[in-house]
Amino acid sequence: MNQSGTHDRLLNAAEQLFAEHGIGATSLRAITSGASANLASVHYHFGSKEALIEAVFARRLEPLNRERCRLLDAEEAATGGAPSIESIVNAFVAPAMRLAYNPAGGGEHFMLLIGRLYSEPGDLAIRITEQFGEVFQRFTSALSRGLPHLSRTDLLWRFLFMVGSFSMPLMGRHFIPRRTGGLCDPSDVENNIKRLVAFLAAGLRAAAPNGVKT
Amino acid sequence: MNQSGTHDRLLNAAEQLFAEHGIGATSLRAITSGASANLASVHYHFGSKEALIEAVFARRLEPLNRERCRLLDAEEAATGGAPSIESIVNAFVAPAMRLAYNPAGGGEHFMLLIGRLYSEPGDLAIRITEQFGEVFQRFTSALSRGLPHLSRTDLLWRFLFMVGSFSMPLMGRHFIPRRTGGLCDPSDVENNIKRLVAFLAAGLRAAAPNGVKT
DNA sequence: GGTAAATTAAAACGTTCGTTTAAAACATAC
DNA sequence: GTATGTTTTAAACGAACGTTTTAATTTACC
Repeated sequence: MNQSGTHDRLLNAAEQLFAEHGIGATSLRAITSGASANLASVHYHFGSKEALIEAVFARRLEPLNRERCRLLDAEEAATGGAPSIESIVNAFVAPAMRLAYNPAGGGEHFMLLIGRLYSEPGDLAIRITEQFGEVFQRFTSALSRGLPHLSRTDLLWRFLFMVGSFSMPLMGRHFIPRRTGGLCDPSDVENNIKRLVAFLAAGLRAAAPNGVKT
Repeated sequence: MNQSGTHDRLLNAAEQLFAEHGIGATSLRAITSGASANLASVHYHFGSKEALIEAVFARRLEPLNRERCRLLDAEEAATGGAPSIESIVNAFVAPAMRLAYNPAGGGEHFMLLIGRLYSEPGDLAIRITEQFGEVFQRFTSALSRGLPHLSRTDLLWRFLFMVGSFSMPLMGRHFIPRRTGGLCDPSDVENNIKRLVAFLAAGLRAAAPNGVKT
């Protein structure tokens, strides 16, 4: 269940507070207070604050990456193994964008949190991002099949550029509308997916950069 | 000068430690220890930890954004006010990339820090990013002159995608080589600038996305 | 209904944090 | 060389933190 049980209430409160105030700046007292639970309940259910943090990420990342692979599978099956660049980009981008702005999926706070991941001390980021290993592998392979004019290095860089590019619609929920005078609406999910796919597909397809030896 | 005087040693130590361990996770004791200074020196020279943080950012951001505007000025002067998309992108991207990997400029730790900015509690991020106001204005204007087929909303989104896209080469110094089996080298600055410019210029120039009303 | 396990509750522990205070050391000008 | 203003030092403050312990309470099962 999602809203009964101290275990899940702790995850929900932690996710929200981590997103709002940062992981390090969120105390267990704030979490347990937000979850209407006792201070010691975190250690009873998770063992430590660190383990709670990992649980918060795992709860969202596993379904997200599964959905990405499912969409890629479907596209590959439908096209005999050669999906369009647009389809590949869409399979990578759309699940994250939809999770970020679908309250039912519970990810409205989570995506703000992803960006904070790299800012945390210790090896947390490294441990978490290892969950992306399969996704990284699958999508770079699919892209390289569709972009044979790129060296492996150029392709990997473009994949990294892609990953970075939609950190903005995911993380900028609060400052983007303000900075753009309300013209850009991060919650306009389906349109923003189309914008991203058009932008990224063109960038990925561009000729290899001149004068760059790989 | 840059390596004498407690004031600057504190800035240097803080910049490095913030980048390595995160802002919130870095104590004043670690900073003063790293700067071979007394604990109270932070409050003597800056007044508070918060003021020290702002000083760390201001020291690098002001020259960086000045250099961006200078390059854009030069391009506009050389082309009678209509620089190529590539030139505009280069003026935006290159100063940051060079700062990030030029030890002489002192920014080798700083760029790792930029990404952490958004992860900090309070309104620090908002106050700092307001320093980008002029840059934002100047570059979106220049781009819109070169991309008349885009609505203002589409153009702003693509600018935001661009900003996000090179967070990777800037922030991923540690995990990118590992994740790419050493193929991608973030310190290969000039080549990576070319890669980014080729990728971004193509993405910016792409046809407006289908079926998106603005 | 009573028993055993699972969960919640309250209180305290030791540590570390940012900040403050007041004295010592240093520099500079007359 | 003494006086004045600046910088550094050492020590302590209260507050907040993650964690642990022990007891009370609830839940599930026979």
